[in-house]
Amino acid sequence: MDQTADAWPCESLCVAQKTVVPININSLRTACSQCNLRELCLTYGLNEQDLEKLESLVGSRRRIRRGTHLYRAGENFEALYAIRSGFFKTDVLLEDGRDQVTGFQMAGEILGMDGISCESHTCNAIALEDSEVCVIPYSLLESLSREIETLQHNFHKVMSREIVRDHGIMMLLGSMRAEERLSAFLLNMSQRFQARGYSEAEFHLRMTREEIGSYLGLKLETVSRAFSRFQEEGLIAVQQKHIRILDIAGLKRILNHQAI
Amino acid sequence: MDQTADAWPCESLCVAQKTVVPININSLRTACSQCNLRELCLTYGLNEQDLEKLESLVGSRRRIRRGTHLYRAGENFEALYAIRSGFFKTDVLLEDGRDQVTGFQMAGEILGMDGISCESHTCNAIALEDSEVCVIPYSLLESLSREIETLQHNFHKVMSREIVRDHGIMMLLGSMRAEERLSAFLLNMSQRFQARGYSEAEFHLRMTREEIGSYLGLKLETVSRAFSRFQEEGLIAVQQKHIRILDIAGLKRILNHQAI
DNA sequence: TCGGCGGTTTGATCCACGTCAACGCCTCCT
DNA sequence: AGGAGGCGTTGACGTGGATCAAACCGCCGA
Repeated sequence: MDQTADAWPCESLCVAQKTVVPININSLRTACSQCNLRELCLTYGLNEQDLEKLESLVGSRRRIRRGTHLYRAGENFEALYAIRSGFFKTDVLLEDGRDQVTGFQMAGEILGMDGISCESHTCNAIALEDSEVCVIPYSLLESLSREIETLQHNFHKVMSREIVRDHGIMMLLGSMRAEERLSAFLLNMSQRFQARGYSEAEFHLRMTREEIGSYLGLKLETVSRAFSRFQEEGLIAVQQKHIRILDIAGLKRILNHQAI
Repeated sequence: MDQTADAWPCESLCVAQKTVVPININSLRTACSQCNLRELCLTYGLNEQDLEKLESLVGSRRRIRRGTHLYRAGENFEALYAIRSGFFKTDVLLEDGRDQVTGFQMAGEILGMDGISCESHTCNAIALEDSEVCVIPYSLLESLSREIETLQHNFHKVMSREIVRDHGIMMLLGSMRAEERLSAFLLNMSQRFQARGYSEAEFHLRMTREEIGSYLGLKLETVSRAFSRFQEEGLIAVQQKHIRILDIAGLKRILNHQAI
């Protein structure tokens, strides 16, 4: 399981960083043992025999059309979901209508862990493009991870990584200025695309400016202005949702240098 | 395990709310089976026999003097810690010196789960008053939770609750104004003190204004002004770190009503 | 081809919170 | 007891990002 797959680009948040090993994502198959996302998923490091057991665990697939919910806040929690392909956002809503995007998830990442504590989901998961997930019934995961030590360990790591990720975002929301936040966001996206075998320098954002803003605690206009500013300074080239990073080091400088 | 023990006072974040049952905290003993924090801890719902096994798990105690570290970012991760008594903060640091308080923890809560993902801690845990923790060696917890289903389930819930809590704070940091944040903070503290058998209306804050500010993404002056404002409006009575809540409903109104 | 529409960009203005500074109160140490 | 230093409060002022508003762009369906 690649520790840096979803890490925030703030070195101090995860001291032991490993190099990112891109994986081939082209030919997706059915079984976990054949899945190219294995290295990013719960299956990392499992032997043949255990993988077979695990395949019984992953009951079914679900296709989620763009714009529709994988699950909603308040729904009964029954399963986790491993993303096979596609792109999701999760958000929480307040009664007064305000909402907050709590994350963007891509292939190989696990959705639904918020539901364990209350036995019902506490946030919404919405597909930002046509997607496919593996359904992992939670009670089966628990019983199987009592048998397979590696699976148990992986699962704990995935949950812990989510906690560390959230701390990174709290840091971002609590003490960074707008351009630092956007820089952190772009570097994080870049790193995650790279870990999946895509270009680290050129990618297509699936979310709107408003969704980015909600995630980063900014208004969409501020996000747009920051994009424009980065473009003026030659750090990136933006064309709507298409992003080309021209100067990764420059972005990192903005992030680290306090830029006062 | 009381689901609301550390919940944020935003109803929508945890739909299934139970009533808070205060527990008696006066006479602390040695073994888990005798521990009055049992209902808040990993031991919830365990039978006699399993409790005995668990007691072998909790190897030792550690006393942490006020102002000193329980663990530091970068240190090897080996154990979780259950707080027996006292009060902690956790924070993350950036190279440029900025830091962010990621949480305040009190009796019955579990510290150290951030360390699982990288096998080293990613934040600092510092005692805000003389405290005592139970050391739970992580490898033992894993092996024991392969034997004891309830323990496994509790542990997963504790981790998931941490994730849900973090989402609540992201919501707070991303889309609330200063007085809403402070109101949420006070209500959260009140609820947690109550769940531990203390007054929900009157308590002593262990942290400084600066630490509250860091947690809430505000400067200490803003925190101080918000306290004063609440006092003027008759919502609370503040005297340094001593807080008396006079109008809980009023605070909730500030939190929910968007107060624009 | 055209119009409509959601998303984006950009400008002008406003305001909540940050910053800087002065001062007073507790707490702790000697 | 007395002094020092950390912490908290309050005021004056500055500013980053929110808000309001207008125009623009690309896409889709008629």
